[in-house]
Amino acid sequence: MQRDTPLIQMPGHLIRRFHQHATATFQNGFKSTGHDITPVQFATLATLAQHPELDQATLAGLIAYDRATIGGVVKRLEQKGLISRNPSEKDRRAFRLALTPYGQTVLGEVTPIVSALQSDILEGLSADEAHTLICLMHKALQMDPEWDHR
Amino acid sequence: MQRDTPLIQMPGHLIRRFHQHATATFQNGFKSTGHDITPVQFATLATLAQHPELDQATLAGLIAYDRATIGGVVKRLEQKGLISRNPSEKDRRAFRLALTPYGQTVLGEVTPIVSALQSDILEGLSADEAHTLICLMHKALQMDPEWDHR
DNA sequence: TCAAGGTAATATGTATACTTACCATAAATG
DNA sequence: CATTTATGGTAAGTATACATATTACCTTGA
Repeated sequence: MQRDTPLIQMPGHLIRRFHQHATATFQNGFKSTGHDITPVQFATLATLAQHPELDQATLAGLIAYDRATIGGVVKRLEQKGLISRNPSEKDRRAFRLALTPYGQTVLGEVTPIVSALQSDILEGLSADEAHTLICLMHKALQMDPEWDHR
Repeated sequence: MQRDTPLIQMPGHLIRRFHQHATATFQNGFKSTGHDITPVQFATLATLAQHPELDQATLAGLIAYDRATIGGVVKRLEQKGLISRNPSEKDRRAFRLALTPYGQTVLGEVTPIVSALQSDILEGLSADEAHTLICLMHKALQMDPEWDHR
């Protein structure tokens, strides 16, 4: 890579721009829906729907966040009444997280919107290209050694 | 996209993971170098090297950040003595940003490291695959309508 | 059983990243 | 020239994202 490589050709910069595009699409897509949900919050709700009674550390591992960040996300979701947070009986350090009925309702309303937005993110690509891109990202991430549960 | 699409198949989630991987690679790569530079800070320094005397808003436009974020980045770079920030004569609202001599030195030391890390980010891919991935990201970002200079 | 090490969550601090609102100044328009 | 409109920068607020340290509790081995 030469001295003058423009930023826009650097994978790191490009990936950041791509991430920025994805989150902007997500936020804009939700603007008019009346819902107030961020990408991480959706990931949390969706994961709790499939794995009820998770503790925060396991949840963090499943969606690849560090525990400190998940702590804040969980706190805000609890404040909004979307999830409940009860002390675990097995382990008194941990909390059992679960969707509230309201949280389930919201997740149900929000899921189709999120699904639709996934295609919007790759709007500029053909179906083939989108598939290729997804596969390549998967491959580049395979067994990411930089990120072992913190 | 079906109701049960796992998160890891959703472009939005995948892109976030990819971005996480890129920034982790960046940070780990710098750990032992004695330098304390973030990706945005590098982008700022590199851009100022090629376009001296920029104001913050134009800089933000060039590297696709909003003005408020750049404000903080610039402040920290100034505190570290890497850039200077002088009132513009043409426009009394604006500041002229420029690398200090120290900033030029640091940029010179840091640039080859950043360049090397760019390949590390895509380590799992062949050269062909890396090229394909970069092109597809470019295409997906083309004329991103979600992001007009804020 | 009890001391040692590991783990769940929190606390603290730093750095993004964006929104909205605001102030000062510049540019455009009548 | 006066007034509207646009723009550069900051401020305040929200939400990630991570490192590091601490506290409380669990587990395991001597």
